[in-house]
Order: sequence, then structure tokens, then C-alpha cells
Amino acid sequence: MDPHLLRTYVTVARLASFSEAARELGYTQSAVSQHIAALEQDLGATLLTRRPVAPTPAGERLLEHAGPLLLRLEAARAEVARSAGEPAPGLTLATTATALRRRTADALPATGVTLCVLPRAEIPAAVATGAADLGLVDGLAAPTDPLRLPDVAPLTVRGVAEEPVSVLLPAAHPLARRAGLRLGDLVDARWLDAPDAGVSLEQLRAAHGSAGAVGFRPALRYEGGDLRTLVTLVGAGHGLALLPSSLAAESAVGGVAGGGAGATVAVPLTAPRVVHRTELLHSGVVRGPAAALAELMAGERGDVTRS
Amino acid sequence: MDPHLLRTYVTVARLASFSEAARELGYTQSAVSQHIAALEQDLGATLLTRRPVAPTPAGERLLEHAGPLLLRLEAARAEVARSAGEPAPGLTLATTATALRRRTADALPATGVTLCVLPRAEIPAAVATGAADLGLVDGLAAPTDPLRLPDVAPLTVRGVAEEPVSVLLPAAHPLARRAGLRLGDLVDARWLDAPDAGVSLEQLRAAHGSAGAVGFRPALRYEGGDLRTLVTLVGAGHGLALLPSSLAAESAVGGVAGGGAGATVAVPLTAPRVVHRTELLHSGVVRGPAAALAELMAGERGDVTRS
DNA sequence: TCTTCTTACGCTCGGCGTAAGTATC
DNA sequence: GATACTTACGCCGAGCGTAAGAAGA
Repeated sequence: MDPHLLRTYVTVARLASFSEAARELGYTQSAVSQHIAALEQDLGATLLTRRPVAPTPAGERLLEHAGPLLLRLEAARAEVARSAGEPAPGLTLATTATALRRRTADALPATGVTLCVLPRAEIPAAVATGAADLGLVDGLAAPTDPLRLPDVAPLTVRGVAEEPVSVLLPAAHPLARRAGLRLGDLVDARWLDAPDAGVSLEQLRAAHGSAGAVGFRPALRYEGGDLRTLVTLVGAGHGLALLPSSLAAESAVGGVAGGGAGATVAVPLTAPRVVHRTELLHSGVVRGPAAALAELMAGERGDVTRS
Repeated sequence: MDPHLLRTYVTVARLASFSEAARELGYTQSAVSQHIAALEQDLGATLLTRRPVAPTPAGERLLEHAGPLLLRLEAARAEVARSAGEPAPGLTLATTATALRRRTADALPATGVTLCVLPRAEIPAAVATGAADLGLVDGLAAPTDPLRLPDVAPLTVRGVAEEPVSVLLPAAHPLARRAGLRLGDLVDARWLDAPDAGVSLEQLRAAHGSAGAVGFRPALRYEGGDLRTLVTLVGAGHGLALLPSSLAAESAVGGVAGGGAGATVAVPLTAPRVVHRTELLHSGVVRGPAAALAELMAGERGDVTRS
């Protein structure tokens, strides 16, 4: 189970071709063939069907492990490098589109910061592998709970903000005048599922337990990270969206002529008691400007936990 | 970062000796020296101080990663083997001392089962590496939440039981006549911390959030897995213990002469709303008798989640 | 001086590339 | 017959052991 063989295997599986994988990895086709053969012999199982090249059931199992394994290997390497070498000059912050807000943005130093907006799921990996020094992730959670993050490596997690969640609706929606909404009021509604721009429905499900997730299906899935687009889609009646309240309030004023067609309204979500939580991630070893920034952002809310 | 080098490194670190590690691994001392040198060169950092042999800060970081990494490597190998080879004849069930109860015990087939009681933290690893086909873990959690388990590999988790938690007190304790107890009533009490026999205080802390864990310190730590001993210790006044209610009720009847010195009483814990939860673990691939047993144990409570 | 890690050196085997072979479309 | 994976084979280098060297206790 040499990592090299593993890497070759995942590449072959991804590209569904020995020769393509060889090209990508800088080997000859022959070497790739030998890698796969060695791996199959070592594990005592056929991992791939040839012609067409596709993982066998056993190969599927291996694929589930191989990715995290290689990621963690890289994370280990990065962590050692960080704790041994001198800190790199710059500072990279990986964040989701909705996690970086005034409070945290104000803490950023004037120069030398690289900001990097990534999908929610990739932030822990970026921090673990050293691609970013710090990470900001947001998501839904039960009031006191930490976020459920994929744990690629032991990362330090600190809550930096917690706020209520609102539903963004078209101004013309029958429920738009309500002071608060329960999820139960909205079971029949059409939803926008926008995992990277707002709060995905899946997160709501996860935070609240399976109970709350009875029967709502997303009407439209938006994979971009741009909030403006999401608001426009809501205004156009394509569905409702879930947003942290402060963001929802800011965004809701829109509309073609300030209240005309396309206008949206934010109504607090009261029923499943969930909050929008923002957490700061960093690896165990943080030095130099990153450490200072982490302290600044965490402020007094430093409920440090070690995942 | 060859796994062999990693394995050598953790062995050297554990034994604090190159020569000892060589003996244990079946290498010559020279080879071990070369392994460490190769690893240090690859990572560009000194991992160990020599004379005495001890990990450097960078080496400490690596150690944190190396264990899980090697474990997961083995888990991957086991999973592939399971999904490819024919199922082994026997069936091994790994369980904590308090997780196996009537309902689950009744489901066990008459023959061919190996039962294996392990500390709570080792069960997921045993299941992931294939040392056990199924695992039973118990612990405290908020009412609907799953248990927080160390995730060594993707395991399938199914809740099999949930019940209230009780405090076991000496019959002579001033609070022993109460119908229910809040944790706040007991902040000044002396506690037994018995992670493998009952419910550890740390679990209570984790399940309820940091809030509940104000100021109670364990008076005595019991590392064994035997419930009888724990009850005896409580009866002797060494401290209170936390147990799932049904177990606490069974155990509480004791006492030297049924109510005399050493008798204990179980009082339900009402205040932090936590439950004692038992979960069944298995890897993605379960076949043969293990699959049947898993279905039996899970019954209708099969709230399958994938960690 | 003894123990323990490091370095030197030679041998063997693993792993890669070239090239021929084979199977499938 | 063309494409794509496998096998044969030779070469080079990685990695192990033996043995000599260096550095603490």
C-alpha cells in the first residue's frame, strides 16, 4: 500500500484509463499497469475491470479510503514543515462566501493577505494541507453545538460568531409579512439549494436531525457562490433560500425598483432551533501573523475544541 | 512518507530507542537509523533528538498524524479484503462493558460468536481494521444526537437503544431519597471517573457542552471494566457514578446485607438533558452472519447515518 | 570502555522504461 | 487492424545487512 500506488490507482479510476493516468502522472503506461498489478496483488483482489476501466466493488471501497488517506498524508507533511521551517511571509485565508463578514474582515491586516473563497467542504482540507493558514467556515448547528466538519486532520476549531437564520422570500409571497416562520409552515414551498452561496438544505437536515427534513425538495440548485445571484433567483420566484439573518436583512432590500417586482423579504426562522455559526479553523501550529490574526478574529469567544 | 518509514518512526518514538525498535520490527539497527534519516530528509526537519531519543516539536506533530494514518491504511486493506474475499466463518463482536444488554444479547446466535470487550475508544478502530465484524459502543449524547466517535474510517452507525441516565449514590447519601437529581445539585460531590465501566465525566462534558462541566473533579479514577467493582466503590463512599438507568437500577439493590452498609441507590438525572445511547457500528461491507445480526440488533431503530 | 547511533560499502531486489505480446473493439 | 492493457527484459537505484566509525555516559 505504497502511497505512490494509491495515487496511481485513484488517478486511473478518475480518468478511467491507464494511458491517460500515465500521461498525467509522468509515468509510462507500462509503469501504471505495474502499479495497479502490484496493488491488486498486495491486496489480493481485483480493483479495476479493464476495457472498460472501472472500479470493481472492492475498488470502490478502496477509493473511499484512498482520497482521505492521501489528503491526510499531505496534511502530515505540511504540519511538520510548518512546525520546523520558518513561517512563510504571506498569509492565506480560506473562507466560504458567506463566512467572511465585517467583524472578521476588519481584523485583516492591511497588506500581505491572500483571500481564497472555496466551497465549504474544501476548507478543512485546505487548512490541513497548508494551502491556507486559516479557514473560515460557516453553517447551521444546534445552538451550542460545533459545526459538523469533515475531519481530515486534527484541526483547532474556534467559534467566532453565531446568529439566527432567516428565510429569504419574494416580497409577494403569502408568508412574507409574518414576523417569524416555522419550518413546518414551509413544507410545501419550493426551495433553492445553494450550498456555496447560502445555507444548504442538507445542512439544515444535519443540524436539526432527520426529523425536520420531512418532505421538502429543492426546486433549483445553484452551485455558484454569489449571493447577489441567489437573491435575484429568490426575487424571481424560483424558490426560497436560507441565510444568516444579518446577511438576509442586508440582501432583502433589493428589487427592481426598490419594492417592485423581484423584491425580497427576510423573515426569521423560529421553529427548528438552529443558529448560523461561523468557525475559525487552523492547524495546531500557527505562527507569525496568522497566529495574531487568529487571536483577533476569535476575540473572547475562544471556545477551543480539538476535533 | 513511505508507511514503512512511518511505522519505524512511531516505533522508535514509542520505545525511545533505535535498537529496541529494530529488534521489535525485525530490522537491523542500521536499517532503522536509515529509515529515520530518510524520513527526516524527506520532510526536511529533524524529528528526533538522539541521546536521549525523543521527538522534537516537529516529530510530535508527525506522531499525531502517524497513528491515525497507519490505522486507516490498515482499515482500507481490511475493507478491500472483506469486499473481495469470502466472508470468514466466525463472527466477532467488539463491545464496551456496558453496551451489551439483554436486547442485543438475545439477538446473538447460539454458536460461532466471539465476544470481545474493549475500551470505548478502541471499538471503532477494531471494526475499521476488521478485528471485529460489528461493534457496540455506548455513551452520553443530547437526546437526538449521535455519539461523538473518533472517526478512523467511514463506518455505518445505527442507534440501537436510548435510555435515561441515573446517578448511583450510597444509600446513606443525603440526596439518595430524591426522585430526580439535577447535575447542579451535585457540583460539590465527589465523583468516580470510570470511563470503561460506566459513563465517564468527560462524556457528560462533551455531550452537554462545556457549560455543564463547571467544577466537578473526579475523586477516584477506576480504569477497569467491571461494573460490580464500580458499584462497590460507590457503596464504600468513594464517590458517585453515572450509569444508564436500567443498569443503575439493577445494580443498586446491592449492599452487604441488602440495604445495610455499602448499599447504593440510583436516582435519575434530570437536569442536563442527556441520554445514554447505544450504537451499532459496522464497516460498509458486512456479509453473512454479521449482516443478519446487525439487522436483528438494529431492529426498527435503523437510523442509518454515515460518519 | 561500553553502549548506541551514524556512516561506508557491497549486494540484492524492486521498480521504471523500452519493446514485444495479446486481447478487445 | 487499431487501440489499449500486459508481459518480458535489462538497467539503475533504493534499501538492507555487515562492519567500521564517532559520540555520549
